[in-house]
Amino acid sequence: MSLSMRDPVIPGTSMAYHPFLPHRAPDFAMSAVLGHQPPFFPALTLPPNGAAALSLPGALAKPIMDQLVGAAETGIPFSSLGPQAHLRPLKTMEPEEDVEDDPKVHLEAKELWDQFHKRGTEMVITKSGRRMFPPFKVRCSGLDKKAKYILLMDIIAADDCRYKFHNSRWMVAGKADPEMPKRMYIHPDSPATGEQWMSKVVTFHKLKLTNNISDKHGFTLAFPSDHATWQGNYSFGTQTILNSMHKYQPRFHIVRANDILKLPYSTFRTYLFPETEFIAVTAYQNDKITQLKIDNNPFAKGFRDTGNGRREKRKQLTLQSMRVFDERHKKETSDESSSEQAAFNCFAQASSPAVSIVGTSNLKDLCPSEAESDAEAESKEEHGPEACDAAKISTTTAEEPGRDKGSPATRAQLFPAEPSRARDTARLDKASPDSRHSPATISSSTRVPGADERRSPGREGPVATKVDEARAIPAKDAFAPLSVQTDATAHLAQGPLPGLGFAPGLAGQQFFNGHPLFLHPGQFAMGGAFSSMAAGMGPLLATVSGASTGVSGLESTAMASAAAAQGLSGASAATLPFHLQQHVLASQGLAMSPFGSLFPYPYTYMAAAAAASTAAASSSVHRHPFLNLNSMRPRLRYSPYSIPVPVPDSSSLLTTALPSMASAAGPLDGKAAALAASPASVAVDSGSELNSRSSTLSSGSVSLSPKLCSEKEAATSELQSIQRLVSGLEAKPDRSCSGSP
DNA sequence: TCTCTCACTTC
DNA sequence: TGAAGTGAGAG
Repeated sequence: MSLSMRDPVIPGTSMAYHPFLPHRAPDFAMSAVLGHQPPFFPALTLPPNGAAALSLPGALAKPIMDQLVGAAETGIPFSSLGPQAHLRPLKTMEPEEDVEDDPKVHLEAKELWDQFHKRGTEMVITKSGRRMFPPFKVRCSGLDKKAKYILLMDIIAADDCRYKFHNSRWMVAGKADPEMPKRMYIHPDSPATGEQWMSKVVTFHKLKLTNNISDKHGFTLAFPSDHATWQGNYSFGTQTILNSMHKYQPRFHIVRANDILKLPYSTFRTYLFPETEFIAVTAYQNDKITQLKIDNNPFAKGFRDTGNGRREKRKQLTLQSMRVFDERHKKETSDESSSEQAAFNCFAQASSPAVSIVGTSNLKDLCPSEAESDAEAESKEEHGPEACDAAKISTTTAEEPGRDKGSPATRAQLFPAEPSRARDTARLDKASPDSRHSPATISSSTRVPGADERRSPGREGPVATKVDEARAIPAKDAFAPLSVQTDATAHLAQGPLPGLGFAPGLAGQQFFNGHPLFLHPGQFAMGGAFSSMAAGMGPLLATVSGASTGVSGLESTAMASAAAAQGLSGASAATLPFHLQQHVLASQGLAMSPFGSLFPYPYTYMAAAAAASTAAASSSVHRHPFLNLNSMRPRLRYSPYSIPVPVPDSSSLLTTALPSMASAAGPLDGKAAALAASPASVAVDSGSELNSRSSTLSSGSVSLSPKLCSEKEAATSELQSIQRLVSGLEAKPDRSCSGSP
């Protein structure tokens, strides 16, 4: 059976597709209703003893199996593993309960997402990884309280285009670049019971976005093309690799499964929230997004206009300097109106230390002393236009209104129904979130055996509008059947390696019975839930990447690129001693679920994980004037990182058992959250002023005229001093020069 | 465009 | 106290 993501999702219906297959987001209006709907075809179920499978090469498998089985059979803490971790044989896994559920998902911080969506949908990605902003958080309901679920998130290409920010708006700039290796992020608390999930806001704020194709924060599992379920390859990790200037769509998945190992064979319920679509960038293109983040992200507080951060100070210095220049300019213009050349005038303006200006009513305001208080400076800034040329210089502010138009338009193509709900319904979202968010719900199950999946020829992944095609095309990343590689020794000696345990029972299970398993070395970091899988498949994982984990053993060469990694996985893969693997896992900040995962209780080695803290407790919204251009919306308060929610006992369990894990949970964030509103303040778009001012600089104008030189030597000296105080302002005098002859 | 460093922030 | 998350700005 073949289903296409492009098929419209009709309320009351659902679609089935393989969540791990490369494909793009559907390009249809997201009008699907929330909730679970029977998939078009039932989830693929495994024979009792797992007939599907993967197998390890005999020589390699034996030692691994012996170790794992041994650990599993003992049933006691595997001391060599270091932390008190228990391994639970797969054979003890209880079949998934046949429970009834009707999952519904509500996107949290929707107001913020709506604003984000309206302002340009840019999301920064960096080599080292950047958190998503706004944070992706959801609240689930309708789950069976006792059944266990695994919650995941991934990000897929929204279309097959590359974008560019031109004329204050995003425009298609060609065909998309080759798709990056796809990764699935498993919520650290998985698997957990429905009750536990519903008791808190499920947050994915620890997921990072990167453009580093050789990122090590994950591992990839490659399956033979004829594998019944896992066609193509997919990786898991804490960082998702994206292409800059490309549009993406986050997806949220709910899988009812009591063990990560069952994930590949379970039914996925997928939810899409159109407003979370974004364009990955390495640097902000649209300052509206920048401002939105500055105003809402605690970590960017230093850049708020109301703060005492560098931004504020720098802006003040800049303004002061600019004012001085303006004065100079005016003065010089007046003095030289008779005979000096424009270039000289310019220089004179810039260099003249004399502040006194003739005929300038706002001169006083324009020439604040350096000792001027911040308050004063701010006050003056508020009067930007009269204080200086800010208004006329700044193009950013003037264009703000227009910018809004671009983004919505773009969105409309994919989600025509979206535009209408953003603003006016903002406040209502909390009241009746589910109905209003109307995320597309897609129930999926693993693909049936034999289904031929192919990828788009043009790119690794499928084309946006044609999921079927995408799936039909052979994966660019071909895997050679194989195997697990072992290089373990080296890694072992070099330090903590991700904890990978083999689920003891796994030996006889599906993963090891027949099909080759390909792994990408070096990519390893998983969420707790995933640790379970890692535990079960760890040994099969090619290698543990060391970079981020401090493991030097891994050769970067083997992981230079995803492709390389795949190709070399066999050679570089290493089998790690179980205990070391776990250490690695822990060191990478992976949380292990206390709920039914392989590790029933706190894993004390989670150094990195423990370090991770919950997101900021609270965040106040500072509305910048230009952000309110359309605003019919009342001032809203956002708490992107923390949403106050009742904290059920179950959440405390999380907290107690696994601090690091708990940190990722919404409830915890909520506890700390204090929706404090920051006082409204007048924001000044100083940045735009500076930018515009510097845009027309002419280096040549700096040359000093012999004639003027003698007269303004002192002035020049002083000016230079000022300039030195204002970083990046050196060229601006020139600009004023050329700009106003 | 991208990468890196910086000062600043939260926790 | 320090790790980690920020945008700005230089290159």
